[in-house]
Amino acid sequence: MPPQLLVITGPTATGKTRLGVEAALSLGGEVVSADSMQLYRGMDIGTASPTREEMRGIAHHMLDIAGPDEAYSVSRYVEEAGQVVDDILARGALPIVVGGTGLYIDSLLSGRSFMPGSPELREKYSALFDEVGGEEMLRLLAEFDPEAAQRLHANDKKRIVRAFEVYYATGKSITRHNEETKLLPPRYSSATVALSFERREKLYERIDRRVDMMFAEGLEAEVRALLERGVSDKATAMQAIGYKETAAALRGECSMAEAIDTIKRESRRYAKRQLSWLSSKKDIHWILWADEPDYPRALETIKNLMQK
RNA sequence: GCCUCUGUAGCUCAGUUGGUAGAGCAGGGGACUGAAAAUCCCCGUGUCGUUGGUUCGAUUCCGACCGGAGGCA
Repeated sequence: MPPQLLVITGPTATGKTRLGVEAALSLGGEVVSADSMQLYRGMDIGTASPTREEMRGIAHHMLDIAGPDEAYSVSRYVEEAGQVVDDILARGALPIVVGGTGLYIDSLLSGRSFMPGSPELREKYSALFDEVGGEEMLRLLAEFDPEAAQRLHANDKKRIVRAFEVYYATGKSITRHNEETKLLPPRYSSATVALSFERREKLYERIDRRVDMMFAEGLEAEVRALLERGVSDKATAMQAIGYKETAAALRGECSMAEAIDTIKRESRRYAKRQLSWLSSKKDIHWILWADEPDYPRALETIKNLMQK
């Protein structure tokens, strides 16, 4: 049985978008984006969203589906993208998941369920964290979830607060929930290719060039438009690399040249984190470019993978 | 040409009253389960410019040479 879907992932600026379209054209597929920032409307240049020309007539899903002020999340992604994938399969086409947000991809494929959250509780325990500090929070956490208290670092506020939120919202510890959800069978069978470069410097050069290109294409105006529409700089969308730094420069906190350097550096670090995430995953077929992407070659390996 | 300052980690610089050295940034590694382009953790050996000399021992002191900066002519 060939896998139900194809996944194309890898760090930023490695040619995922283009390869996704090539694969869709040759295998009869539709693209399902797995990118936590491209899904916001009004953020195209800085997220390197595919343009109409780049799509070449291939259907693309999960792009421009949320307002920049909305707080999107993995759980919503799994729900909505899962629906999209099921529709594509029902049409007899191949869903091609393309993107660099590892958590979204893993969660979609595994059909993971997420514990409901509560903004009020999150607010409450976040305030408590600020008041008593991380060490004390871990001590309190140990009373109802000793494993999580053991696992988490005192500075990891986000995860500590979430552990409290889940427990007080549902009565079940997040550790227990995670254990249970791990036992669920995968929702889809898949073949995964990950793109990168043989040499790290090559990747970094590409990233630097791409950032310069984004500014040449009008990233500054794009960010200004978002701010003029009143998008809060606390919005999730405004935490995207390229946007938060440009917004800071527009506010006069630094020069635009400094912002550009920071964006390049943050993009490099982001790519490194993506690599780190992927390197721990099993069953990934790596395609490493020596210099420039070689799409025909990559297509061949994809076709082979899809036949098994 | 002469004088002064300077040459230490990829970069900017500390430092060793002579016992082969340490910060920031860059960089590297890892984690990750309703914010994930987010969040968090860990990591500093480098011919101390080259070459002679003094010394038990020199990156540290002295000389010469080679870079760099400034000054006088």
